[in-house]
Amino acid sequence: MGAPKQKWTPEEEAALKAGVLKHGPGKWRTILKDPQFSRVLYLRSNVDLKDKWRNMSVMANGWGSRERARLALKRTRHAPKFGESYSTASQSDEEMVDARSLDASGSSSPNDGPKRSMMRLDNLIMEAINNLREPSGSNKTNIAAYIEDQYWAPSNFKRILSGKLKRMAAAGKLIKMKRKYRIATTSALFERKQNPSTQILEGRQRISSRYDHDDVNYLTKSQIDLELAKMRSMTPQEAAAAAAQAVAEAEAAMAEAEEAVREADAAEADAEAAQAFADAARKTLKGRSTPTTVRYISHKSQNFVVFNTKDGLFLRNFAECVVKEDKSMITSFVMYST
DNA sequence: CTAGGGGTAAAT
DNA sequence: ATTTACCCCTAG
Repeated sequence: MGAPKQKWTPEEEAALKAGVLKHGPGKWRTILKDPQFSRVLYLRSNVDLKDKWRNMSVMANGWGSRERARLALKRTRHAPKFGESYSTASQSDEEMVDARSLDASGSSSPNDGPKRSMMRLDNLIMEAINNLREPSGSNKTNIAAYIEDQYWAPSNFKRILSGKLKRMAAAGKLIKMKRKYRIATTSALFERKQNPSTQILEGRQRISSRYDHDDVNYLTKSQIDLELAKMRSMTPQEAAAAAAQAVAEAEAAMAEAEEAVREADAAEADAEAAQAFADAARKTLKGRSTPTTVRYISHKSQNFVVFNTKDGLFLRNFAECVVKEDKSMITSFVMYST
């Protein structure tokens, strides 16, 4: 029965994401008619968009409504024990919220989950802000409400959330303005598959959680040296071009819809963003003896800053004004546009 | 038109 | 054999 099955391309997914970011979920027809997206999505129907969004949401947040229903029907298998947490064959990634919270018996000892749950919280916060879709950002109460509604709420959740929000804002992952948080458009890349055996290096080698858009990507020492050598031998234009290329590839690969964000309301957010960035950058660059180069590049109307430090390459998406505000730490300033 | 239920080819 | 992810159907 004739459905050839046409898989969604990353471009289409990105367009859909951007469309939802722009018009909100549920406005499938609107998104489809938007000339900005219709060029990519002209093969798809509004229903296709809706279905695809459902699928992507399921992936993003663990269970969509559909999975919930299925799960309810499925849980006759292998006699679930009393208060057992079903760890479905879910791949070990984050997504899954630590189970066994509302255990009727145990209670009283809220032993904090180790690092793992903190990493997950990052993603949950991002998801919350994303799905709440409040144009000017979401405040802590709403974020907490979302997470509590979708998942479970540990007793000390509010406190943890507060700390985490603060940290993420300081790191530039979130932009805080007037008690509201927005997702910063920052990308850190140059990812590389790293050989586990090469990880045994100095003592202070930190491996960041994963490739999940974290601010910093730690590379092994040899890889850093290699990249630095490469950067040094390049002309500034070449280096910037290489960085821009990396940005483009990563963007496509991750299908991140980051373009739409800034169109919303730039001015005030940028000022806030500048502050967060400056703080983070100052912290990052403090006390480095090795020469640090910072390059500013522009790629497809988006602006990026590349830090080249002994700890690796930092790539951050940022508004032009930021760099102008804080020139002090820039040793090499290159404008490049593609 | 959208949300959600459901079917099923393709992937694992 | 089970899971995933497109596609279709239809009530509201």
